[in-house]
Amino acid sequence: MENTAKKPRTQLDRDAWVAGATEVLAEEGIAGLRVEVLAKRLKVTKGSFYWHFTDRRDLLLAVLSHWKEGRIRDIIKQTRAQPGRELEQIYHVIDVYSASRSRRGMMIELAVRDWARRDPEAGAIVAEVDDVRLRCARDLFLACGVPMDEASSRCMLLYAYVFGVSLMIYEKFDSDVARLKRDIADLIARSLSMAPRHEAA
Amino acid sequence: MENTAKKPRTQLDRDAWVAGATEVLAEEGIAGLRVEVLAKRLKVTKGSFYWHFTDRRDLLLAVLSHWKEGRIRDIIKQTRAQPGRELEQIYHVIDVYSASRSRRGMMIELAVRDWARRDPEAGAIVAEVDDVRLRCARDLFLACGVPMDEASSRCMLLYAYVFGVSLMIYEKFDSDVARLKRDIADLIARSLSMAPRHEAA
DNA sequence: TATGGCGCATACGGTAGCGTATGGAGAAAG
DNA sequence: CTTTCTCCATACGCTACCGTATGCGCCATA
Repeated sequence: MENTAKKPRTQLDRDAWVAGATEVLAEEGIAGLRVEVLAKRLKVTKGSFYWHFTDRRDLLLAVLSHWKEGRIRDIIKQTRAQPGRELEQIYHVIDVYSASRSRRGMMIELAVRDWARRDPEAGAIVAEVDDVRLRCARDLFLACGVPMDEASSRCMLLYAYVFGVSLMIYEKFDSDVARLKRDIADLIARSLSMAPRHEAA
Repeated sequence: MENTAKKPRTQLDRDAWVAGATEVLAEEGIAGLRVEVLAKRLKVTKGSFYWHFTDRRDLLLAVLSHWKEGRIRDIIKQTRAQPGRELEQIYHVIDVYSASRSRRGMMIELAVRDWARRDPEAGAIVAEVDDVRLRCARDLFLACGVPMDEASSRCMLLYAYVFGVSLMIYEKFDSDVARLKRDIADLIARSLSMAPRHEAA
């Protein structure tokens, strides 16, 4: 009952199912996340699934909840800056949330948001995550000396950009994608209200 | 055989199916676009469908093709500016592609892009559309006197923003969304390389 | 060694959807 | 009026799932 971990049996628990489900979600999207498919992937049958979960929705909500916790932990970690280094941290956030940096994470992110467009419960979770993210990022801008309104618009632009760019297919457009992304990061992060300028990397 | 239109019979043709399919795509996404569901919506049976289309994929590609044509026509129209009014046109593009302005259009856009993430054929279409859009928008910036590299990054930021913001749920974040969006549009459109400043609306 | 429960396998009924085969009404052509 | 072609309805087999019922091996404990 109270054996917290340290029992590496070959058996599956709820978390193992959630982890596998998140994997499938990243690859196939919410529509491809099927109980029997997931069971096959985990080398068991549905019998196991319906032992740990009441139904498919029970799993989906567990995935959603797990995603939310992880995202909130992550954003708090990524936006914690040493005093005086907040601008660097803003660039770090842009870089770390870039699709190329964590393709898997972005696939999950997009799958969840696609899901949230039609499911109110998923929408509520996404709303919470967005709110935390926006506030954390805004605090970074505020710490840089950016006024409140501008900090709000810039952090909004930041997140909209990182999500939006991962939806686009722009290989043909510009040959020097690295320079492009650097310049865009400057457009988002660099404010006239800031004291100095950011050092080119 | 060669009766081109002008026959308003009560019968369905390929275009009617494509139109209905686009409707379902907007509401339910690509996964919810099912032959029998669509047939029921159009008050016919599958028999009709398989007369006009070889299979489901045939319909999907027709939807995709139709979407592409419409999007390219639209972007060319939306980015055509009177000489000297290019900056206004940039603001117009940001506004017109905003989710709140055309919710339906954005739903289709997001559904297509979600589809394109796992289907190479859809990906190729999206790539074409993105390329045209980016070039058209870049031309507007160039006409404003913005240098090439900056024009590239700004138009990229523009589209990433409009798509990305439609994925976010930010009601709780800021009370004055209108101001927020105006400020963001300024961040995207207003360049230091430009001659004058944009008049506040 | 008997026993009970946990974790999973197996088997089943039911629905939704794809694609095919075939029939049939209705207009068009002769 | 008959024939033919167009467009759709009906009926069928098939697969992929969902959720339930039930059996069964394995481990712990008395």
